[in-house]
Amino acid sequence: MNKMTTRARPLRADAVRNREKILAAAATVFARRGLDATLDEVALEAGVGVGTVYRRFPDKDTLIGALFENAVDEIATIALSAYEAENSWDGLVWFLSEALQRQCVNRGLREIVIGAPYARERMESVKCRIAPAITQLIERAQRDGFLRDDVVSADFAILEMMISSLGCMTEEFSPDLWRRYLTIVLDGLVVKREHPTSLEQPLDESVAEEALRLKSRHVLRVH
Amino acid sequence: MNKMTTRARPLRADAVRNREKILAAAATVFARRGLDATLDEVALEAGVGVGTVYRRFPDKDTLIGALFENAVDEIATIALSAYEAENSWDGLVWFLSEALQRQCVNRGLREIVIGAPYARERMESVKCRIAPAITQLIERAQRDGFLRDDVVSADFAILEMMISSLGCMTEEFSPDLWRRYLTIVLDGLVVKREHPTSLEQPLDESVAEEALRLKSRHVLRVH
DNA sequence: TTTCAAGTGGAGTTACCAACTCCGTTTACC
DNA sequence: GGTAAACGGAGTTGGTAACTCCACTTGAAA
Repeated sequence: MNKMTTRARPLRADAVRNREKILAAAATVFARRGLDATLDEVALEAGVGVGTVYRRFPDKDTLIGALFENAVDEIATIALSAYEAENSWDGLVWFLSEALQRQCVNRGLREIVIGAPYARERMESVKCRIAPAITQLIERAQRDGFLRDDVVSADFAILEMMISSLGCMTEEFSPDLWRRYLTIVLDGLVVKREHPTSLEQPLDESVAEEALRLKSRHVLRVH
Repeated sequence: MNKMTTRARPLRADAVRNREKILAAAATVFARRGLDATLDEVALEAGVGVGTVYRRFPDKDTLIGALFENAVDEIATIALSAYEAENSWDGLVWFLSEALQRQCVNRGLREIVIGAPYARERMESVKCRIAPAITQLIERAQRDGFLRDDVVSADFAILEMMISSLGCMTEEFSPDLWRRYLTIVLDGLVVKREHPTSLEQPLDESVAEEALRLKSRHVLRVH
């Protein structure tokens, strides 16, 4: 049972090329502008007409689903691999860094992860693999005496959302600034410590200025 | 030179009453729904027609300006009072709690503070008083050896934005949940500690569930 | 009590935006 | 060279929000 079963004839060569161009363009556009970007923008970026986009993907949901299933799955895989680390705290930190890295670089992915109203059902199953993996990471780090005992997995979902929202805001002028706040939060999550963990990512004058100016352009919208 | 100078006749009695109703309604609506709420909503809440709202306040900006100038000024006052505290760490924590409390309960205020595109110029002068006051709070807490040395005032603006955005999201079902994350962040900001500070605000099963569901309705929008 | 400027309500106007369709034209491939 | 598939992009549909207009109502001055 192959693709031929569902499609009498294969796509024409130019159609295949355009399909690739559309997917690539959509990846770029949704990463940069989030899931609110229009398919007109995707078409423009791909160098094709909107009609062509809608011929290949019946609606926005389908395109978004096709685009992000892998990326979400990758995060699940990272959560599972993190459990392999011999040090449970390092594993937890590694997972957070890797997951946040991907979300901060890609606004569309971030919105899918926090549950934006696109391709919901399609993502549901993939996301179901993530939650238990994180719970295990957390509980092991608590048993080992690294992570404070009074936090649960929902706390991590919330902290991740907070940090990734910041990451997406500051991505254009200081793409790693979010790491600074991840470090501070981690210093708040550890059971005890003698010194602050050094903040690798600096916040120099010009970046600070831009951060204060640019955050004003970002507003929370409720659907 | 009194009000009569600028207005030939005083407002009619019913007009004065309506003006008050409009201001009260606007306070309610903008607090609950943020500055994106329409003046139609304000009129509905006030029990008057939209025309009446526009007769009193020529545009949305003017109404928002009239409404939030005091609230922002109050935050500046809190920052100044916090410097009076004998313990510099307690003063800093008190300022953050009080400022965040007001912003989490009032989405409109939060958006004004982070610089939403309404009544910008009018707020500029008031907000200018806040930044230096915070800088002083921070530097004193650092001199006293409480606050880690590697953070600056822009960090606090960013952390405040992160926490208040969460507060506004969860306000309807767990109005103090944000305090949980403020505590964690503060535990990350202190120079050193032996134990985690206890999280006063619990995150029970049902709240956790709702937090994960509801956050999906909130999306970051760039203007 | 009359008079009328001030005030009112809310349907309507204007302007915008995004998802998606339609159809005359072009193109790959048999 | 014939033709079904593919294409482009103007146009349609449906929605939203800021703000206006005007026939009607009302407070208060004379």
